[in-house]
Amino acid sequence: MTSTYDILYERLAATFDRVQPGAEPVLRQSEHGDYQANGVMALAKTLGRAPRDLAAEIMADLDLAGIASVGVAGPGFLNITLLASFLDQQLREVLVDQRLGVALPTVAKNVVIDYSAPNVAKEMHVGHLRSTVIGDALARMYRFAGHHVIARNHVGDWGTPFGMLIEHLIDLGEEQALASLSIGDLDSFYRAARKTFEEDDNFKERSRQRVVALQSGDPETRRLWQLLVDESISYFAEVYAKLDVTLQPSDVVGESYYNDMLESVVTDLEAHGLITVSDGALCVFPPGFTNREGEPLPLIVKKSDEGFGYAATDLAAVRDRVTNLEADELLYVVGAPQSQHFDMIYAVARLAGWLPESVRCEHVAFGNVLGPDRKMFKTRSGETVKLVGLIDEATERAYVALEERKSDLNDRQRRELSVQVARAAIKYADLSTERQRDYVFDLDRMLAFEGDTGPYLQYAHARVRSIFRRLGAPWDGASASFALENDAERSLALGLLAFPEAFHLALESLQPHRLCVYLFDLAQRFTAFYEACPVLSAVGHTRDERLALCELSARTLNLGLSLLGIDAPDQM
RNA sequence: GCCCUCGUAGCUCAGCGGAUAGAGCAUUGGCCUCCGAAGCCAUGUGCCCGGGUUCGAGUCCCGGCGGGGGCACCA
Repeated sequence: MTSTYDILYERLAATFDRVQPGAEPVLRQSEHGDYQANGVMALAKTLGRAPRDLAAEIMADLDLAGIASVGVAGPGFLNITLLASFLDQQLREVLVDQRLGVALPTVAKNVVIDYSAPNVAKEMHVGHLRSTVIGDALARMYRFAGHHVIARNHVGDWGTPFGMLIEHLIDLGEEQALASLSIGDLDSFYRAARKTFEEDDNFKERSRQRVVALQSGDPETRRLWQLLVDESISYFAEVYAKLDVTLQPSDVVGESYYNDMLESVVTDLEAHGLITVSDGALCVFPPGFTNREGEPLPLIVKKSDEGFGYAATDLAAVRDRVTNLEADELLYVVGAPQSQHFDMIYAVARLAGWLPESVRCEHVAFGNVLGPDRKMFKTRSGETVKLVGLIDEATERAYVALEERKSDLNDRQRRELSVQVARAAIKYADLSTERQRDYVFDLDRMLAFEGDTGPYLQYAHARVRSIFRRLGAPWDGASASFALENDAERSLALGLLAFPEAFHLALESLQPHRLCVYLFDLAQRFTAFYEACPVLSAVGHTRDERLALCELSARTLNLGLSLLGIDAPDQM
């Protein structure tokens, strides 16, 4: 089906286009009508005409027969009010549309989304939360939109720390080491290795040699390295399962994957004449970047010690993703502090011809998770906060909160539900504000069942579902029609029909919080409707109509939440 | 010093160049013999400052101020 917004937009665009090719109608939802088109004033300006005259001309040409009525207001706003018959028709179509009005794209794009990126042999901590949650929401949204998502979990699986980690593994003995890693105690493993490294010169020297052996491909060293990697990946999988994140072990394409491409990255850059040797390092100086002293800032591709830096790996990844994966879009869900680094990577990749203008490439930056003191979230002792601990605490609190409510649920159901509620709380809190902003991690607020929270939206959904439980028999809404005589019904209907545009807005701007804003607004429209319009006690076609509105509300909330990676349980 | 980012109600946040800037918490006051009160209704307060662009600026540009971050071999 074609969404309400798209139908209006097409009609308006056709008329605007006749007046001035390419003119933008600027169609928005409105308080003054159902929608308003603001493009007339701007167009009048460029044409040097009186806005109201132009508005009249556009209205005369505009074909909205059977769709809406239009009026001119103020300096030249076109206020659009949808006809009851049109709303009825649209709602009937959505009712039988699994996609709730969201059209599939004419061409499916290959979208590479780089997110999560924990480090091997290190605990996942709050620092990984945002990348993981935002990246996964975007992945779900792109998939639903009909694109082909290639998730890339760029784990830190290479570099000098692996010398000491492997030596520590040897010292502990493989079995002992793997046992400690498999229970998820990655941090103490890492810390112990680090401690020995700092205190024991002999160990330090062994570690150095081990790094050399690893880099030169020594089979035994590689085997031990692989053990660490595999253990870590299966641990990450547990965390992802806890968080209900769609990342799979097969999405792990760590830094080491690009090792064999690094030399050719350098030769490729050299061939383009981009490499400059500076202080013994091979650098590219993309225009427009300067350091503290105002001198050109290098992207160091190969260090003076002959080692490759992460810039080389990131460049190799760009080239690989565009050339081999045939990516149409590259998204990097990485914290805001790295923005200069990525700007430089993209600039160099464009200079080298690896990144055509046709490929959209964006650093999906996000702000920090802050503690109650408004500084980077740390434990009281100043350590990083483990992700599993955070989830467990949220789950426990959700359980307590659920216990306090009176409900028909038994203890086992409450246990399962508390997991879903905890995830909703954490994810929604992260997704519901503009990405770039920092936010304070506050479990009390996130877990609140009232206000703009994940649990509240779950509740709103569960409340709709309960209506159908009370109904007893299965409900067949196929014959429903929509008169929308009550204001609350009409407002809810407009909200439901606006799902496609809200979804696209969130997707195109890479801002999941816009979907959150929509869902919360929809939930409020629903509760207003629910207060004003009895459903089960209604009769005849009114009852069917209201049940159909309930059905659509539940499905829209469910779908919207699922796109954010949040469960919508039927009962709470 | 340069660059990026954020600054909206007491607090936490929406606001895609358009009309009277909106929500949620919190405050105060109402609403359950009625589909889940985890709800609803009512209640007061605000765009950091100064310029500019524009018919129109919370939104775009410039300059301040304040918070956060980045600025050559760690990723």
